[in-house]
Amino acid sequence: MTLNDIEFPTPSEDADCRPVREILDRIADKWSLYIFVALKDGPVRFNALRRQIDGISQRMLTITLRQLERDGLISRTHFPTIPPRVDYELTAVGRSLLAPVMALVTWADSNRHVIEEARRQYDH
Amino acid sequence: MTLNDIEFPTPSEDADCRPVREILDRIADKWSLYIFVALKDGPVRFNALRRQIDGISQRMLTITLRQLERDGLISRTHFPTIPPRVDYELTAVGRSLLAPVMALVTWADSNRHVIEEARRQYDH
DNA sequence: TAGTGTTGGTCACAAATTGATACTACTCTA
DNA sequence: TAGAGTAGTATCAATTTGTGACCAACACTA
Repeated sequence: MTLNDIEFPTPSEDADCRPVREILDRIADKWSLYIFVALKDGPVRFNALRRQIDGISQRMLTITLRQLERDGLISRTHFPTIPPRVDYELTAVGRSLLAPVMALVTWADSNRHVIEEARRQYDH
Repeated sequence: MTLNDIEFPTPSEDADCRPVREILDRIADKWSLYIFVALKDGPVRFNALRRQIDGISQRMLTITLRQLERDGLISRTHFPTIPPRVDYELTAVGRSLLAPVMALVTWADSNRHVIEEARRQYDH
């Protein structure tokens, strides 16, 4: 059996894929993946996330966190202290997404040299 | 052991993550995922891809295909016929990415009802 | 006691990315 | 001979994202 013969589970092909697209578009946007990785070990505060995710703006962090909260993937806990404290944490559903997400991250990590070499060849 | 205790392989934490970010940004952009899914069963022609991936513009399809080709994830075969024919196909490296990608798609498919319900609750 | 820093945001505007439309040159079909 | 299909590119509009200012309420420092 070669690589070509591997069959992947096809998620109910007939089901209209609009909702699946909507979900994938949320996960596979510019920042969601990194928020997931940043939250994998437990709750993290807003500004800690901002420091951890290099290059994200406060605006996009707020927007992306709100969307993930709306999807029920993360939870937001507000402590009314001074200065305020807001913790973000993966929900049970969010944690179940962690396995595929980390698989992607791990793939990227183990294949970066191959990809860098391919780019050099292409640009040459 | 609760869900919180599950440990995910942490891809060499010390390695600088810029190259990994570059790769993830390519995979997790607006269209790459869908191109991967569209190519999972074998070579597909340019316009067939365009018809299969709902909403993609010719411009973005061209651009995204070129980037994936540059990364060595897909190959481009041009048949100098009239009318021209161009086949796109996953490379061996590209196929190795299919497993994590399909895991993500499958997750999205099996969790869409949960997410839709979460959205209703949030918007309420 | 005035200045600086921290918290988690929001707002308006600028910059970057993506989309829409038109165009190419050629062939096949009705 | 008009219309559609092939795989694109070029130009401009629309959408998305980034930038910097601002907020209030307090702690710490000089």
